[in-house]
Amino acid sequence: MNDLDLGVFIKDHRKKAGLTQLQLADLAGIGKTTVFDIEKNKETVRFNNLLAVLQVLNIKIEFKSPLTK
Amino acid sequence: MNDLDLGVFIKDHRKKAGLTQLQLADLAGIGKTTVFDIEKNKETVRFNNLLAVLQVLNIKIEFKSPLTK
DNA sequence: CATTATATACTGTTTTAACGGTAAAAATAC
DNA sequence: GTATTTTTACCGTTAAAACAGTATATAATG
Repeated sequence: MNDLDLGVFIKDHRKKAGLTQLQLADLAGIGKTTVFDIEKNKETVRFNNLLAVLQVLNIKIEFKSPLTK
Repeated sequence: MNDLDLGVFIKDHRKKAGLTQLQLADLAGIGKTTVFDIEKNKETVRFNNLLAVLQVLNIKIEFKSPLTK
């Protein structure tokens, strides 16, 4: 993927939004454990749950290939 | 997310790589059903499985927020 | 056309992520 | 310092993704 630490990235944005893990979980409609897992870079989480968290935090996801670049 | 149709995007890249769904599945180390699901935009797939497919197809994933922009 | 390859669809089983509950550790507030 | 909040960690249960197998539909090839 990237060299970006997605878990830390998300945690930072959650903090800046003034949210606790539980609040973020509720807003995203998922469990607190899943938020915790995501911030710990557990990659076996479901994609839709990750997307829900990103949406709450206003983080966009982009896909780039050498072709489209 | 985006207006990008990720399933079609992945399918296109698979075709350009000259791979069948089964070949892509084997290369990514996942089942053919999951590749099929991903190309059908089933968002409940596991993030790691999606990443495995993207890696085989040389597609990078990026996360952007209004802050980091 | 027929034949082959590929994609799509469905099914039953197995694996495991998701979840809430709880508890302990760490951070923050008083 | 203590009290409170938040985070981290573990656990048992439940729901569902992953998977291989199979079957059918579609596409490509001779």
